[in-house]
Amino acid sequence: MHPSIDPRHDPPHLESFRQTLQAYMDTKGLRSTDQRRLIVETFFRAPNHVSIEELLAQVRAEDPKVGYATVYRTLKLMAESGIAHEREFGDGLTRYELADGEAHHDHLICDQCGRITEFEEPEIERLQDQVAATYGFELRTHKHELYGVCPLCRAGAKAKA
Amino acid sequence: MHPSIDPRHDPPHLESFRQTLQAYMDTKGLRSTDQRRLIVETFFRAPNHVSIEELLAQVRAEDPKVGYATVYRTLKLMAESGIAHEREFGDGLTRYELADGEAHHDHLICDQCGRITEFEEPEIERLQDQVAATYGFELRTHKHELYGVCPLCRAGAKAKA
DNA sequence: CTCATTGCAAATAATTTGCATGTAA
DNA sequence: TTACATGCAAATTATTTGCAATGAG
Repeated sequence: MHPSIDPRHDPPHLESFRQTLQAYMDTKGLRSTDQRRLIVETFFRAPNHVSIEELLAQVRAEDPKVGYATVYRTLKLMAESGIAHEREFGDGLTRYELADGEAHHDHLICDQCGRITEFEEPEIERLQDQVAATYGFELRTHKHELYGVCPLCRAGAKAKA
Repeated sequence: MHPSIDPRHDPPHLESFRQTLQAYMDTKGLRSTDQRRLIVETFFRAPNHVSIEELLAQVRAEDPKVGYATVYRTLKLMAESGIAHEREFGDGLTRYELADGEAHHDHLICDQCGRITEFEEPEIERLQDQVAATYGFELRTHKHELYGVCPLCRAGAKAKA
């Protein structure tokens, strides 16, 4: 792994995420429940880019009675509060990832195993701004995904050949 | 409009698209029907990035008996043959656009009116290749979408303010 | 004639919502 | 005590598919 290009930053400050979420819930008059706490903490521990089903499975390991809709609604809540982002890669599932603060990253997705890798390329971001400006667009968000075959799958394919 | 950045190329050579599609159908033993011809020609005349529903409406102006599934299947067929591409922007609808030959473009999408504008930026493509190489990915396709507010909607908003 | 195609309706798949019951504050 | 939250089941939405009837080659 090339260290200067690895997009991972400082480990996420979970405490500040908890606070942000709590603050959001306070202003909206929302309540802290066992289920919400369990779902949020499980999300914090889960691999990034979990789907609703995947997270539900992990949550049920702890409390089998939790329903799909509760996980669904709690993830939406985390997204609204800003501590998580909804992502949709090619497979028709909505996935969630922990917010990244200021830093923005995009994704490489393996067509074969589905592995998702994050990357950052400030120069691309700059060119995007330039393109938007050229067309008179006020740029709000963007989605940049690179699809292909990851190193592991390439190695696997080579082994078979 | 800045002419050197306008992504539009020569007008599409419909005849060559017709031939490519026909060749594909020949090799697969598929048949040419009234519906398919009507759908294909209507697609050629439709604005780019039509949804299935939109195209169906236009097709039914000519022949009201055509079914949704036939349009659906014909668009898939065009995509398989390589003369059209499936696209999925944020609104949950699959849209189709006429293939572009060698040239590749990406999209600016207006959050407000849904207008889709195409752009090309070779330097971004180059950087993408570089990112993929850095991570050892074999790059196959990509999706790059810029979301924001188009010039027309910005003007409208300003007028109201 | 034969097998692909069509249109309708039913099946999918992932979310999203309504509602009776439960529960935080 | 009063809304909000939960879990279940039903509704939605956009496809995708099965099938009997039709039609191209």
